[in-house]
Amino acid sequence: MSGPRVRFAPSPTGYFHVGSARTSLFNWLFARQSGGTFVLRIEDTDVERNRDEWHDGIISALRWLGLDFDEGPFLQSDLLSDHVAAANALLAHGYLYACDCTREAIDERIKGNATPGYDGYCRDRHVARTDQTALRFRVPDDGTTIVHDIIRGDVAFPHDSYEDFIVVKSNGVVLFPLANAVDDRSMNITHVIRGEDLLPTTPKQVLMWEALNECDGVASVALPLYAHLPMLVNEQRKKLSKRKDPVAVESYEDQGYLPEAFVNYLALLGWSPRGDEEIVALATMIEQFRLEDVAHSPAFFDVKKLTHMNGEYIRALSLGEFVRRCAPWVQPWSSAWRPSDRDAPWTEEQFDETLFYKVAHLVQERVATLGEVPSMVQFFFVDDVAFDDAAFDKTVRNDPTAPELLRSAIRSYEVVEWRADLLHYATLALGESLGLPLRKSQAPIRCAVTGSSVGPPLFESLELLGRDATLKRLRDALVRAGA
RNA sequence: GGUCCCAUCGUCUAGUGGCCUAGGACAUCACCCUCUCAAGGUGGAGGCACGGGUUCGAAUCCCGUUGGGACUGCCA
Repeated sequence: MSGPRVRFAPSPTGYFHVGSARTSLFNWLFARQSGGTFVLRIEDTDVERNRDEWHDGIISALRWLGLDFDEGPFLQSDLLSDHVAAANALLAHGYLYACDCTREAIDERIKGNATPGYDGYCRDRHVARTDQTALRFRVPDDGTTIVHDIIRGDVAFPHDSYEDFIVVKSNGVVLFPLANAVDDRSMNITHVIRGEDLLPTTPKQVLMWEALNECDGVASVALPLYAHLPMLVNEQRKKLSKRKDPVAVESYEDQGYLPEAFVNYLALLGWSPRGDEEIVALATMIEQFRLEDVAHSPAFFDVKKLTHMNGEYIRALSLGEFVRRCAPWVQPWSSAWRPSDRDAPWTEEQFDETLFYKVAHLVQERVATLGEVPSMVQFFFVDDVAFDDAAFDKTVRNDPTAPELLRSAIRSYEVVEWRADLLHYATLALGESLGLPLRKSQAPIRCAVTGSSVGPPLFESLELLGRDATLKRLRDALVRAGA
């Protein structure tokens, strides 16, 4: 027999959510470590909220994360006839009944009731099924359903806390609780790994699964084991919201987070590798991952830690690989994918690939995301440097020693041999003649040349920029400062 | 309101009755390094929600309290 079968079943109702990424990762990790099968099933039955781009987004996000699926993508909408058949069988066996109550009528009736929710009004009215009636599941009055959860253990839900819920809308659409169970059942899913928010609906699905087994007679399918992952929350400890929280995986790709760093960070949310090292290879995660080790409590998605980890991954890249990975940001015209709404601050003609390769090591250890690279090296490629006005005011315009310093730098740089170490000594010397430590004397020069008071090491940068460009910028800065 | 879940530094976690004077990571602070910014190094501060049990012994087991969260739709 083959191993476990798990599925990731997102609905295409928005950008790919970091919670979905974590869920799919844990499914994938479990499948890979157990030699099982990872199925992708897109639950697109809510036609009003579906968009093709969301569907494509799921596929491309999974590809970016490196989570390959073994079967699918199946579209739940293609499985519609199964759902209808299951609903009809359930209806025929008395598990379902038609209900013609409107929401308003129900609300009116239950007003003042101790327990909100549907009151079972149509249970025994034998309403004929029409296009005005929904189909409700007859929840047993007594007893409990036990959900066997690998992470949390057995959880008991009393039946009387559930109303007779709708499984088929009046327009014939089979709703998530049933459709999802029918598909898991027909796909022989053995382990349902999903978010904890679905734990309360699990008893409904167990009840329907068992009812379906009853309808099928001999073709009984074993219930899956469940594993409800702890919620990902924001700083308010609320479930991550699409509206208020930065949850789109695409935006992290956009900002220049590396997929391997992103996956590594995601794995740490509710799980941890053995030992003290948190940066672990995918192979290690696959080897060590156990569902029973997953934490029970919600985890805050901490972008700061993600960013730090991303920086570590960037620094661990070989120089060549780093340069390659930078391409979408520094050479958007040459890559198939480019960060959305973002162009490089230079043109294709201005960009010098060889020069970028030479400066790359200077920025590699200074960025935490690839998206930070362009602004850090822009002064190498553009003619009109983007100035940080506050920095310019502070280090040049409002510094009384700056004009003299820049003038002597120009005199010195006109003749010095153009090498980083010699530029270093020359600058040190001209600063000392004005009684300034290098820390102070490099500041106006840096700002004049790069436009900023922070950036890669100055003298290596000057060497790569070249004498002519450097001198021009120093002179321009004097003009700009009105000196 | 009802049902269910959860509870270790600010955050993510290690810890499964004695190795805990509670370990690591992010963040934070100080110092070192240093041409800026980073990176790196060293060190510091910071936690078992509370109360009862059980036990020779509890962060760890049980009960309660408090606090947080999820769900409670003709959404998924």
